[in-house]
Amino acid sequence: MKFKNDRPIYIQIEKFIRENILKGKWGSDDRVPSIRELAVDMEVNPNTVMRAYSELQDQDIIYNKRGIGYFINENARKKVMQQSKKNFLQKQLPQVFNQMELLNINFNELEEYYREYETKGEDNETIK
Amino acid sequence: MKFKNDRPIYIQIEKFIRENILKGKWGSDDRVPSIRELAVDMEVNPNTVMRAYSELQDQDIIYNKRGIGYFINENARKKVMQQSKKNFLQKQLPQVFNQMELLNINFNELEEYYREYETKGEDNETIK
Amino acid sequence: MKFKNDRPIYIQIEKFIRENILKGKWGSDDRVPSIRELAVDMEVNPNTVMRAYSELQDQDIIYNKRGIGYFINENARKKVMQQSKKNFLQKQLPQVFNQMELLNINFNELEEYYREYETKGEDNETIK
Amino acid sequence: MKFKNDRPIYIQIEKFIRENILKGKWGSDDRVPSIRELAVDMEVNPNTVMRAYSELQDQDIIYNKRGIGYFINENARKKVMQQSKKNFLQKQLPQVFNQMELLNINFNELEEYYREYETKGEDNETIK
DNA sequence: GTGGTCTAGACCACC
DNA sequence: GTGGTCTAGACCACA
Repeated sequence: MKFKNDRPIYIQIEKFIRENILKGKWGSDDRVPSIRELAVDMEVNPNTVMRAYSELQDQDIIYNKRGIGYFINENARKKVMQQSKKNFLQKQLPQVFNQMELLNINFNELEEYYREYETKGEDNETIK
Repeated sequence: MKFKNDRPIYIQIEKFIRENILKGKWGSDDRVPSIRELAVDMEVNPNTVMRAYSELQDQDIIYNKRGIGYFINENARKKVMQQSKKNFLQKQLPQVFNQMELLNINFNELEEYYREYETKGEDNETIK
Repeated sequence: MKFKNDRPIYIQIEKFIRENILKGKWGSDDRVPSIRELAVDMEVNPNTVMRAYSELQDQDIIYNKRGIGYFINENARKKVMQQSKKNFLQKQLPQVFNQMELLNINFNELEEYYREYETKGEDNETIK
Repeated sequence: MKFKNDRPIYIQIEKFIRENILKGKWGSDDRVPSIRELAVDMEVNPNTVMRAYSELQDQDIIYNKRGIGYFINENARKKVMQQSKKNFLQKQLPQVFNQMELLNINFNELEEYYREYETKGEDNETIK
């Protein structure tokens, strides 16, 4: 896995897990990859994966069965959805709209960009 | 001034300067606050303001007259505008659109949020 | 059975056995549940129950008849009583008294809490 | 500093900080020792201190000023007091009373133990 | 000077 | 096999 340099790796791993939950790849009580496994897979140190998992556990997204592994919590999807949506509406969007004001971009232009993005993305969607 | 903890303070100061240029508060050859002044104002270490100014100077946004102060460069607004727009289109927007996919938010909803933001913001605009 | 996550499961199983001996539920030469039985009952791995039993056997609290099962040792109750009392007086109590100091709780308050606990517990006792 | 073997060192460091707050050694906005400093002092790895501080920060007991250090949060004492008291009343005490039942220890005996502890501790108190 | 992230690797407890 | 803790040490960003 390729990581970006602007944010800590463990945050990006967290995000990776969250996105897989959102996408429905892992459901309630499904087991997530073991720390070592994921560490090898992503070519990072187990400690780094561990840190990501710990944070997710603190937020009740995943839970641990001693000696067995980590599992998706019952309400994980709902919770992640709420968190993400809240962040999107209260942080991300206002910033974007504010930036639009500063850059004199109106909503019609935004729509153009959206349509452009939409068509570019189509290939991927059908593959999935 | 209150800074967020997730990004370096000097970056947030840079952003503050950039936004004031975009808003037209400071035009060509206008003097920006002195390092000391701004440091006191924002309750940060002068070194931190210094760093922000240095970066802006490196990008030809502001220039320095020794012993006098820092001033807005001639093409500053144009330059900031370009940089911001590029960042907006290539970084910010794609992330937002991507997040919309994950959260199952379509463009109509986005428009609703925009209208909401628009009306809420009106008060501020008249004050300015 | 629900286990707490802060201590090993096998320790909690040990404690469960010890408490039943103290309560008089199991007397000398009584048979304790088989490893399999208890494992199913508590939804844990048989190895884990095994470990608890081994420890108890090492301490001469229970003994094993091969192919038949585990049984309470003759002096088990006396022994458990001694161990528990020692632990209570030398570990648990000093910690509590120390904590009382930090929290500015005096002995009178402690008595109140005790009376409260006493009355609350009455219901259970009659049921048993 | 001497650590016990039954609990993780970082937990014991956390407890150390908490107790110093309770004792009034550090008040609001006081600076706590730097990570490196405390690490040397306690003869542990900086990472271990770091972990303790991170947890305390997550619980809003301490906060961080970038590049400067960690400081006691405004309501830290109140918060720590509440947490400790809650833990004492809801976890520690019930266990003790329960154990007293099992061991056939009545409240009068408890008082004896308390008086004993009280007199033993007097020396230390006058020294402090 | 401060904290933050990460690696490599060890050792342990638990299941 | 699993996770959890800890060390030693490096490197970086920040004030």
